[in-house]
Amino acid sequence: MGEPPSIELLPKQRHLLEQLVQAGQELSGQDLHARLRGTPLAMGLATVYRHLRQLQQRGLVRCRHLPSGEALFAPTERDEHHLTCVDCGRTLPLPACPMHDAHLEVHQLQGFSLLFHTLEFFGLCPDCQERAEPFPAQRP
Amino acid sequence: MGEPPSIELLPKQRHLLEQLVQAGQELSGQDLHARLRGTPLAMGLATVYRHLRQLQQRGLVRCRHLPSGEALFAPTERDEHHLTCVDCGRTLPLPACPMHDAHLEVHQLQGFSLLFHTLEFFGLCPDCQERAEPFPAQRP
DNA sequence: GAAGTAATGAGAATGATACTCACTTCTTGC
DNA sequence: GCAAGAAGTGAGTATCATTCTCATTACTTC
Repeated sequence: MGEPPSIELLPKQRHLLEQLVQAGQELSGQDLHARLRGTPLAMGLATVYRHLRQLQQRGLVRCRHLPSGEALFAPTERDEHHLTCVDCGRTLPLPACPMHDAHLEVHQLQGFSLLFHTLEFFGLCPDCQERAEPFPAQRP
Repeated sequence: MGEPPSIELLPKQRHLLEQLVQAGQELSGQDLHARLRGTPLAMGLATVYRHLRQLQQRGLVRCRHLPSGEALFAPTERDEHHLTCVDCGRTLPLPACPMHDAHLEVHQLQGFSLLFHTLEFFGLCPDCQERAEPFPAQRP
């Protein structure tokens, strides 16, 4: 006992996870790679992605995709979700997870063991609403 | 009155939306493009993506990304979400949306006008759990 | 310390999506 | 009708994040 909860993690995996925790914000694979350059625990891009996938498979990291296609990673311990503008792509963290107590019922799980969830809301940010309103059907 | 709710849609946009509704399942951009080939309303890949983006910006279509990176589109009128295996990628529709009555509060919206949400659960499917258990830390 | 196994990274391959731009089709005023 | 401008379209190309390949290095274990 006394062991950290991160059982069986390779040093580089642990380091990636720590980076994500310390960053306090979501990071892309490229971000992480860049952030580590020059440090003693720098690693190749292939390794970054390899380990991010593995961390995800262990339920330690969650990832979401921006409309731009970029994937952002965050530790699952941070139960944070987002509100994203479908027009300009601006994204805001939600102050609380509305799913915090809405759990899946057993019959819905169909044998799956749950690791994490992603919940994203999409809409128009105030700026884009304003830009859109004068021309209701104009902007493509 | 009596108008269909799809105001201001181009014929091809309307057709894409109808395809998604009729398909009864999520389709990728490539799927839609392939499905339309040879029909009178066939369209280029660029047009498919252009219109999918526009439909999304109007809140008529939602998209989610599989771990493989593939983007799948569905009409927002179908409030269906999924359970996905982080290992094999198998994905199952949830019989009901657990968010159905959990709404965002006004102060959380920060001026955004909501269009739709995506909610995805990730875990291990029964098969992958079974494969994983005999070797707790073996499988990368 | 030799043999096998796991981890790693550089660079190439992949593949989905976005962009470009010339062409076509639709509108609208005359 | 019809000319001029605007909007829509698609083939091909560009982009770019991610994954793959494979030769190299580090670690285990006996």
